[in-house]
Amino acid sequence: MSREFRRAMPLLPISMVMKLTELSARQIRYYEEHKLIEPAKSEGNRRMFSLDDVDALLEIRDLLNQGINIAGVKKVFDMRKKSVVKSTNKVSISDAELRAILREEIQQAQIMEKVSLRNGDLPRHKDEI
DNA sequence: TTTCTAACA
DNA sequence: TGTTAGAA
Repeated sequence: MSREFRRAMPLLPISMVMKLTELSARQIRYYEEHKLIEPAKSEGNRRMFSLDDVDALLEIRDLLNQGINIAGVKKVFDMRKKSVVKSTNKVSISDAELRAILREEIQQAQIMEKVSLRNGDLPRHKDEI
């Protein structure tokens, strides 16, 4: 049985995922509603999460903590997909695609910039830097 | 007991 | 997002 197969195998109940990710059940279900994850369902309509789901949730949590919204997280995830495709098809990816990816990266960078300017958790005085 | 959905704060 | 009611 392959390694990725095991990582994709639905094994954990939501209570475990809550502890592992420190996210509330409400949040976990909410992210599912927004298609950020798609846990399997088992007996009694109960959600069963795979290690891949946990990884995704951890990343979602971190991105959210950085001030990025659900839409932003989606873009990051979709972007990653394109990157995978890009590295898979060694030879090419159209200029249009490349520019689309670049544009999204820039957009994300702008979001990050707004966040760092807004958050007070960054050095406020030059001499503190 | 644990989790689910839906809805309200 | 948190919380809660009512059902599985």
